[in-house]
Amino acid sequence: MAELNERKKQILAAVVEQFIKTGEPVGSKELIACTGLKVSSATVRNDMSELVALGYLEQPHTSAGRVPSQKGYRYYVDHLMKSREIDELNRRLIDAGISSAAGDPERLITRAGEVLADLTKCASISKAPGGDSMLIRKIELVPIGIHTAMLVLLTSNGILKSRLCRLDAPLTSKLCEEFYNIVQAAILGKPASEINVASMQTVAASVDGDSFAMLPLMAAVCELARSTAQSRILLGGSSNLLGHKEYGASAAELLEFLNKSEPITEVMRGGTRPIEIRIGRENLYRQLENSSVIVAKYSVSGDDTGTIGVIGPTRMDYERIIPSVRYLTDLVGRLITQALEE
Amino acid sequence: MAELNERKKQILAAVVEQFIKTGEPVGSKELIACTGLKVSSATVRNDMSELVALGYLEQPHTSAGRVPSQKGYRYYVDHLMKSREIDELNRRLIDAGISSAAGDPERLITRAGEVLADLTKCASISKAPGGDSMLIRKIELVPIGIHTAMLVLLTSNGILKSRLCRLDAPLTSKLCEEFYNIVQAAILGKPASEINVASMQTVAASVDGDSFAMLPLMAAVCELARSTAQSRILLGGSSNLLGHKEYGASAAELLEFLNKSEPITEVMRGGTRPIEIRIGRENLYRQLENSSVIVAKYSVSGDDTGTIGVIGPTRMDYERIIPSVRYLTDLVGRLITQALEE
DNA sequence: ATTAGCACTCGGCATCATTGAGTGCTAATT
DNA sequence: AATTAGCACTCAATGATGCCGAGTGCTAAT
Repeated sequence: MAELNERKKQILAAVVEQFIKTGEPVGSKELIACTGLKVSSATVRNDMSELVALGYLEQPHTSAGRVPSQKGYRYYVDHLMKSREIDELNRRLIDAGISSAAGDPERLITRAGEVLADLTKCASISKAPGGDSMLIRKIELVPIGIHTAMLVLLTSNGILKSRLCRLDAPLTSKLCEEFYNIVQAAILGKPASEINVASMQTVAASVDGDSFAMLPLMAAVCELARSTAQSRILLGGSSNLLGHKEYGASAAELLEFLNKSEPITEVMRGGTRPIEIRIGRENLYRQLENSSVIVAKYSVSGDDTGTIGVIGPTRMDYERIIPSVRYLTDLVGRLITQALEE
Repeated sequence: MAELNERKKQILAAVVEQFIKTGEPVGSKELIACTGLKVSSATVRNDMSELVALGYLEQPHTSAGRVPSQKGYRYYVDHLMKSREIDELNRRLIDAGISSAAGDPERLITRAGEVLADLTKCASISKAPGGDSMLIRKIELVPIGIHTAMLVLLTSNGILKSRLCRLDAPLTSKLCEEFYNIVQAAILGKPASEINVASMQTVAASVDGDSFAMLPLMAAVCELARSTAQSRILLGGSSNLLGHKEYGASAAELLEFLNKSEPITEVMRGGTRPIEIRIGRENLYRQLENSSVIVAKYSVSGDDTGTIGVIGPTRMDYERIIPSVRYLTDLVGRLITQALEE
């Protein structure tokens, strides 16, 4: 890639920043005004012209200013952006926003998503730590009534799920005991993703007792495990996207897309990098062609990892958002690890 | 109110139904075509003219067809709408949609909202049963590690909340015992809304023991109780609203409004009627002036009540939606009652 | 009370001219 | 060779104009 000279870099950076700020194509005079460059507008025009030829800028039409292309954003993010550190204000807002939820991993993640959405005016996506390495750590069965019991499941990364379960037969202490036997044998310590009705059936059959009465409990456990394993992705602040004028009518389509869980799962599955930035068509989905995704992984004691990130218009404030995402994921990882350590 | 003659009623009903179907103002000829009325268009025009004068219809401009006014919708819903019963198809969709969640109140309510949103293409709002009469039925403390415990809280109407709690001091069995004493004395059987740090402090002080080590547990219980008491309102399918053309740019404002919890709480606080229908400006909020709200209460064993409903454009398919909401709330009420009974 | 007939209204749409921000090019300057 | 001043040119945005036609309101006849 032909290297850009210093002034061209300066101009490219200024166009990106100005466009992010105003949303209007930026012209040569405006650019001089906002940078204080000591050259004439004609010089700037020549340089911009070359930047267009090189693919870093685009012009919507001949008599308009320039707009960054996706390649331009990419170059800006990779080479021109100044701040790599979060600033004081954003750091405080994040700290204050999630402090109330520090003790409980699940609430922490929810809250992190809300805070990030508020901060960035974008949609946020957040996923609890987990994946295949997430083990079932504890299962509790608490009798409520004769025919009702409450089931609580805890995983190795602090996710807690509970539900009521209604039994056909009375909940005797014998039944409880049998249940714990099965749980002990077939579930504890196993990955949540491996729990299914079939595998439990075999264990249930090997334990003598009323396996018929056990059925609703088994089913409920499986369902809890399943819902935990696929650890739903939380979407926050999606209505923020409506405020951005670049999504006109297509906002509806985007929101619909975001509400489907399968593609979003895919979006979050990042590569190996700690923070992933995908600009416009770098995303695999057509619905995201005008959006940028910034997701970062956080890891919890051991190798369970979760993900937190934002989705917003390509014209987003990278300089502010990237450090915020990075800081937030680090913080969440630390706090959850801390909450779980013995 | 001057009574309308038979033909005028027929015309009003036809205008409402046709407008709901097409979204376009309906003219006199079109109306004859779609009703099969045996009169001329001039007659229809005269009648429509009077309906405008009486305030049941409006014309966007002189040379356009007629559109129902809010008064018109109201008259239609109160007197002209045919079906009071849900039809077979919708009933099945609802039954099938929520069957998987029947055992667990919380999941049931979530699912009910999702199903309703899908069915109606509107946003759905749903609230778990509760209110001031919701009592705390059970609290469990499960030790996880030396410094971590899992707290589970169950209310009289089947809502289950849990969270992790990190302790400063080791979790001894003595501490557990003290905790249960306090819970027994100060919490169980009390309304969730009455639990607060102050009231617990006094009890904690009266029980001898290390009240300092107890502090994080107490705080967590209070927070659980609080979050249960205000029983958050679930909003579903809000992106459905973007598909309706009547909300142009104002969709953003509406969505923002729906995501605030305070006003929505107010919206759901219905009167005494079992089903509440508020059309357009019958709603107290300016943001809902072009929307209709249909909410119904369901009651669970005893007098705890929850609410489920939809929010959509005034031009919504009342004839289909109203019976669906009514049926769904009844069903949810029955299922939760059943899940909780001894 | 209903209907046929007809003039009238007014939003929607296409057309056209105007405007002005911003460019691209050329020739002069450093 | 790089920069700059000057100027003609381009094109979206804006607003005026005219036409079209769906639909009305009114009048006179049934």
